[in-house]
Amino acid sequence: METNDKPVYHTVAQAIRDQIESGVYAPGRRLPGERHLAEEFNVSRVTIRQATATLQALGHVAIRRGSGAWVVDGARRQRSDLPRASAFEVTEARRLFEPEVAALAALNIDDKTLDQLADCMEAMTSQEPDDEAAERADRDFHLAIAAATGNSAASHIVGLLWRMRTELPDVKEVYDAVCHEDASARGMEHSEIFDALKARDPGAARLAMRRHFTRLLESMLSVTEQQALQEIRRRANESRQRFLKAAGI
Amino acid sequence: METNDKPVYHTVAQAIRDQIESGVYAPGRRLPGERHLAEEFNVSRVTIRQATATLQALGHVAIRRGSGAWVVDGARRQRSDLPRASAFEVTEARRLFEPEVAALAALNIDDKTLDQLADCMEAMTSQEPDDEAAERADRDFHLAIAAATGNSAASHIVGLLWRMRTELPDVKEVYDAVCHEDASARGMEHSEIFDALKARDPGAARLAMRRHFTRLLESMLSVTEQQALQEIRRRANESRQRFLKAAGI
DNA sequence: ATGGCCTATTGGACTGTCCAATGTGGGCAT
DNA sequence: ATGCCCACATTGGACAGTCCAATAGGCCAT
Repeated sequence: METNDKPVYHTVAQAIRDQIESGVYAPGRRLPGERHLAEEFNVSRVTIRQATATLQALGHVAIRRGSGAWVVDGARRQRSDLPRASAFEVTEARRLFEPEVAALAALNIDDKTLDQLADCMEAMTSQEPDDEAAERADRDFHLAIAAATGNSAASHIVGLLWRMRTELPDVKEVYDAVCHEDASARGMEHSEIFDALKARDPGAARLAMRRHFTRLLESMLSVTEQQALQEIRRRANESRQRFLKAAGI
Repeated sequence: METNDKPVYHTVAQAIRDQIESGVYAPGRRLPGERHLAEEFNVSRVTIRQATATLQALGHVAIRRGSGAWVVDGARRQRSDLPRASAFEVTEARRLFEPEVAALAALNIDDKTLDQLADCMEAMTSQEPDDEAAERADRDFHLAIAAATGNSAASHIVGLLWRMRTELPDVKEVYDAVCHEDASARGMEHSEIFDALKARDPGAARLAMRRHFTRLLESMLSVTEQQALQEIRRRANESRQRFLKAAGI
């Protein structure tokens, strides 16, 4: 029980921020006046002003005097550190990087990390119904391998790629569509990666990880093609061409 | 002349921020109390609080109640999206990723990009005195290759790795120390990479890029060992062990 | 030297008041 | 009916004065 030593204005700011991100105050809409908020939170108006000032500094709202505090359009305010990228691009980038990460990890991994990986695999295979838990386990699996390299730069990038996977709406949509259909294949591939790491075999780890993403790209292109609109389909064909071209390298 | 009637607290915040970045208030040091600042800027204490609150939100200062507002250490305050990483880690991560990027680029590169690469190589070899221009040309060389993949996620990550190289103080220091001594070797390696890309040979591009970073890592470890303090030397030895172990994979 | 207490200093929060920018609605001229 | 303009309610910005709580450094007893 860590009692909140945080200033009240910080707590209020976080509360309002949560309400914004949970959709209580829609983007482009105005949030209640300072006097109203002060009454609602049972704090003084000055405290509300402190809170909204920080929210403005963080880019969540735009304050216009005489008018109010307006929730900044989330679409307009694209995440600063995430690029615009398609699901194909993100997955291809992972296919380039993570096999090499796995190869390096195979040389440095310890038994404790191997146990963590085993736990992740169990969490992903046993409970099929809970998609969210499975996704977290998938993330932990890849991040643990990255951490096993002992290279914080590489680890950071693998984390960044995962964030692209989950935080870019378009990307997440495609991943979710794919992931329902290939749980078993994914489990088997993770198992192969695990075995290679356990054997401390860098080449095998690289290959297993590469196969994992190669298959993911294939089913991703397939799913995309099945259910996409014409424009999406056109782009998928482009991607397929590039992929087939690159498959042999 | 658009005289922005920006709020006073915004003006004050910007003024303090400028003073911090111009060194008036050194990093790690404490800036005057709210009451003192209020008198100095001829504004009320509440306004100062608004200003410092936004500065805190932006990460410039850390406010501790009862203690004061402390200018956050510039080194400690790494850009939010840049991890703490050593020069070795950054270079190793580049050695993992950029060869694969080069291989993919070899399949998609066009003649216009090849011309850009040629320009970069010329800019790096001809003018030895201007380190800054050479560094920019080096950056453009690697970023152009990444862009040639047509993959914005991969391109973004190569850019991120370069930012680690230049914006993390510890990393930049090591790179600068190394770069003076190996301009010729670097030029030759870039030339090999260029030839492989021009030939559209993915395997050769991967190898050439890998050799580039392998040699960089070697001379980096060497330089580090030559001039480092004991603690630095210890870490370099650790790194060397890991590198030699990984050299064969 | 050391440990605990005292106290000056600092940020956090409240109350109450006034000012300036904004936007809206009603009235007036057309 | 239409269009313009102004009065006014609403909103954020800023102020002064007061009190509270956390901090940190110095002082004193041990």
